[in-house]
Amino acid sequence: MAVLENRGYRVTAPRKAIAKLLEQKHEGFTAEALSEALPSVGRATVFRTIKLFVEAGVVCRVPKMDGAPVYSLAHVDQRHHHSVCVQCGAVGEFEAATIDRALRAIGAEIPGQIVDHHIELYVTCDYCPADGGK
Amino acid sequence: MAVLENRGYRVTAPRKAIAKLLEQKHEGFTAEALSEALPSVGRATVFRTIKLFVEAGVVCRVPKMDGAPVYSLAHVDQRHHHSVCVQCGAVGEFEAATIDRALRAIGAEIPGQIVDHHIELYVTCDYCPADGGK
DNA sequence: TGGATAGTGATACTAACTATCAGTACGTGA
DNA sequence: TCACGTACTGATAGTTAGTATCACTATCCA
Repeated sequence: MAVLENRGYRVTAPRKAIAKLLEQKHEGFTAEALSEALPSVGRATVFRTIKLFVEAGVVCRVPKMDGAPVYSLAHVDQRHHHSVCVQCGAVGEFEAATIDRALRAIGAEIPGQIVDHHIELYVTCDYCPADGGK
Repeated sequence: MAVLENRGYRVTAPRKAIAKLLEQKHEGFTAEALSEALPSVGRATVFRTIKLFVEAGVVCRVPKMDGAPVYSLAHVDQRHHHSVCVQCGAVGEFEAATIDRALRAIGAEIPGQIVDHHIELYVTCDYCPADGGK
């Protein structure tokens, strides 16, 4: 919430409601799910607010294996990557100096200048059976 | 084309037309662009055929920085990653043993089992001015 | 060549957004 | 504490990327 104030955005009822829900929900969620959970908030406002939070860096957009997006609260401030459970959809965060080093090394090998990168790991998390419950 | 035959798929006129266009177009393309370039082929068929090629491993789906998908012919057979020029959209491929090693190391650190991963580098390629043409 | 069936195009539908716009509410300045 | 500009909102319609359905057609094998 403070993030909004710092950036000169207004702190409004819909934004507070969405932020509150995000704090409770420590897992990946879709915009649609949020919208359903908050029938009093317009769909457009949900999308606008998520976008605002993503820009502010408090929420991350994480593509699932099929490309469908889920959103996840950012618990660490720094640059980090995501792991997504292919079964339950739970989103985890991790920082990895080794990957960052590897990327810098690759930057020297490929043509052009790296300006950004996306890394997602697809996992079967500890709470899901590794075989998909078969 | 041989890939289709090997998998028991039929070699049809629309598939040949799409494959031919892909071979000419060595850069990232959207499904929509392909569909426009081939007005004689139905939109649904374009999407179906791209999906088929992706499953066969001859075409890769690469998300741009904003998540919008572009497709790219796979020129190397092995597991590889992609770089996408944020200006012209050109898609490059690279293999990187260092990243794979880093990922294996991370697999031991994070909870769960890694089943797959996606890595995209966003670059300004050698043919684009680094400052965005300003 | 004939026939089973894979593949096709048209169309309608879905998911995930974005744009528009009139109306509301927030916060500042007086 | 009121007025007023503008940020924000909800409803609605539109867009983009893709999937589902279904009657029709083209492939390929016998």
